Amino acid sequence: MRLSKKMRQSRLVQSFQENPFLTDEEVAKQCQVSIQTIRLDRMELGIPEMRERLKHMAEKSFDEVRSLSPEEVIGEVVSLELDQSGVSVLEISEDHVFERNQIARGHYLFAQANSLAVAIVNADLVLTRSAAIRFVRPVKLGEKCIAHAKVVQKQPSRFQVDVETKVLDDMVFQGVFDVYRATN
Amino acid sequence: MRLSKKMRQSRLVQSFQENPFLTDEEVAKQCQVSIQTIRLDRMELGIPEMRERLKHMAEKSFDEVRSLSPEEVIGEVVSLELDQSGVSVLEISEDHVFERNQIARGHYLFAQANSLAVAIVNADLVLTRSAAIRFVRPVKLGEKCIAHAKVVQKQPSRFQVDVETKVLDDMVFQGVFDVYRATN
DNA sequence: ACTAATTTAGTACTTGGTACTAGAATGTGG
DNA sequence: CCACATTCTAGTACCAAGTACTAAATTAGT
Repeated sequence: MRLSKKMRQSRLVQSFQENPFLTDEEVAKQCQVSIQTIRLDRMELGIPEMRERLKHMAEKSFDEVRSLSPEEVIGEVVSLELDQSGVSVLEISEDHVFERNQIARGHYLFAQANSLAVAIVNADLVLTRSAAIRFVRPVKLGEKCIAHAKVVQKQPSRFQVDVETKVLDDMVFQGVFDVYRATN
Repeated sequence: MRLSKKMRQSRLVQSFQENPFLTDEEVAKQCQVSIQTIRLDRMELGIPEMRERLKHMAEKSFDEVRSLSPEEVIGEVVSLELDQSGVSVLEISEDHVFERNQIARGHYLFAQANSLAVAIVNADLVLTRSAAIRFVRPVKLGEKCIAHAKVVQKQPSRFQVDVETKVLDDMVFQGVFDVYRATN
């Protein structure tokens, strides 16, 4: 036996958790068992098939986008008007701060802004070419960062996206992103 | 004719925009045309099939901020001469890339560089004030990014740190960080 | 009326599955 | 060691929602 059933199943749960895009075939290969075994496992564990998982996620994010009223949304949600503007909210948790002083590491604010700048552009493969950013003031544990992004220049495959992140009415981060639609 | 082609197509674009979960069959029924017509329309308009649409949405929401939690240290610092220079290595793993195309998300490269720029400065509390960065070329899954940082300007409480990240001899990222020693 | 554009029909094939049956391999208890 | 149970594998038929392609029918425009 390669791995006990229980072992495999708990590994499986985790795998799907951290990458819901996996097909049974891929997991089967990873676990060195047949595809049927994986399917039996999914049945037992009540894990739906990949397409259902994705559909579920899509639904979730879709609903969220629909019902976005900035003050009630907590977490990592984004509202998007493709090629125009978007909003994302990030609440600073333990994971985001320097232990020593409870101040958010800059790259989390950057990540929020960068993700948003990329998400806003309506194309398959969008990458950041360059950015100029400013951390206006430190952000502390527990603060809720609301990033507003706006496309300010649109060329066939290049976009300039400005992002401003605020905590309440306090500007904390400012960035100008030059993103492009890549051909891959 | 029920509706002109153009009419139908623009209606179609809107339909899919406001409900990406629609199948061709459903839309065909709505428009009173055959399923093939809808498919031709999708081809012409470059609208992907339903499953792809959902996958795409799932990816966007998934990519969002999950990215932000796991690692305490981004990249491994392999050498450090305080207030002078440092090197850190980051190997791009599954966790760092867009599922779709295996290209690293920009904010990981940024995080590596930012962490290094902050680590290099010999003080208790160091924060980034601003940065100008350039993603020179996309980085793919499995590539090992080596970031070299150098302090190029030193004032009592302000430092300018230049970071260059390479894969082998290939420059992939460049950044100028303005960091400061905070009093807190 | 004739040609071009548009629409429909139909076939073969693909992905990532479900549902089900049956046999093989491996354990485990007596 | 045998018997039975658990676990795993294999294989078939089928489905949804497509792609890719060919060909015919319909409609529009002039």
